[in-house]
Amino acid sequence: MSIQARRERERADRERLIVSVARELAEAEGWEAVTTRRLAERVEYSQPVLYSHFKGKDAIVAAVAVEGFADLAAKMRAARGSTRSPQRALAAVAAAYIAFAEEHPALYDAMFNQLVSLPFATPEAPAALHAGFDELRQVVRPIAADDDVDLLAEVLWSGLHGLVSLTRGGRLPRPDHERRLALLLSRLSG
Amino acid sequence: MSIQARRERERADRERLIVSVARELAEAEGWEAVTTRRLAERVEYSQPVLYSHFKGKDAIVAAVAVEGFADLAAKMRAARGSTRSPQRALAAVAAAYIAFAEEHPALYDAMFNQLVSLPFATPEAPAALHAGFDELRQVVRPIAADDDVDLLAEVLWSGLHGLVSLTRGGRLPRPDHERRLALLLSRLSG
DNA sequence: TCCAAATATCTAGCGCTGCTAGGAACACGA
DNA sequence: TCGTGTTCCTAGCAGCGCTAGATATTTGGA
Repeated sequence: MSIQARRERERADRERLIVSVARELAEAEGWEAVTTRRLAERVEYSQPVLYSHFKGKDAIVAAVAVEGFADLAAKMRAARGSTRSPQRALAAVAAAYIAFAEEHPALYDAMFNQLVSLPFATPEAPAALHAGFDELRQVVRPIAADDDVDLLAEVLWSGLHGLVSLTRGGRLPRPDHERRLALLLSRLSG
Repeated sequence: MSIQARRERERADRERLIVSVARELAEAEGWEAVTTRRLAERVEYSQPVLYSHFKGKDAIVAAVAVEGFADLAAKMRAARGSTRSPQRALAAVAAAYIAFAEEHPALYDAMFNQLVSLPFATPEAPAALHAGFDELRQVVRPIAADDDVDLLAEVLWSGLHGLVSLTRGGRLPRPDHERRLALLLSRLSG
């Protein structure tokens, strides 16, 4: 009984190891450097072991992405709690979102670009995802007026993601990043 | 003299053929189906010929993307000219942008996801790119009030791109797409 | 204690990718 | 008609995600 428990524990440990090594490798050298061979080498197991834990490489990326959503949600939560002014809270959460994307580009990539197959706007979506969206919902509630809170949260999310995505792809010049963010927020606030 | 001209003409034709075949293949089966082998087979030349025209596969994708920017700019121009009301023009251009992304997902992908290396917010950027951004600039001018027109155009672009990007990745549920767009525009209009 | 069954893991390889070196085939000017 | 220079193709490299089949390793029963 206990012996099987140990093995399951070790298996779970190894699974976590795979995910964290994948994340480290991606954050250090980008996702194009994360190959199943390199990953296997770093966790000191052979390639097929990866496939006994995950259906494929995408599933590993997805696991890293879920970690990312949890981190992002935590960052936004802290930002929202840093002030009692609704306006400041909005600005703080938005800034936290942008900062997260800038500090963890590979993670952000996994969350929004690499991945297509994560369940999102459904009940089966990972908790971290709901938590993150909840932060946006809370922070826009004071400025929603007659508009639907969920909808406004989604629009804010779109605006933030658009800014991040276009800026990072070189579509928008970096320098005015903060002015753009301020303009977006002031307009969305009504 | 004329004989060399003919050869250059044929070479240019072949280059256009490569780009249009790449585009067709991508639009029909997605970019993951666009491999150098398949592409070479469809243009009825061997693989290395591609590399005598383009530095690599990315350069071919970039050429397709530039076509995409030209098409998008044309669509937005037509939309803007369809009405004299600034409000309606804004709505029409935004709708045209969204429609383009929905009707040409592979093209949009090349323009915003596949590609990293196209020069953008610089004078060397392809004309089609400047033209597209110009449409956005024109259409937000009436609603800019005291804010910088360029900045507001960039924010609108971010919002639209965010909506498209999140919706297509399954991050936002499809059904409310139009309500989200309407909310974004009404808030940005001030 | 020893052996068979089950489990865990590895070696080797498949078909694919983007890309390129080197040689064959061609059209050209003299 | 004959070198010459260009154009183009055949063949191959190293790497990718993924998997079948063989090999260790551990387990439980006689």
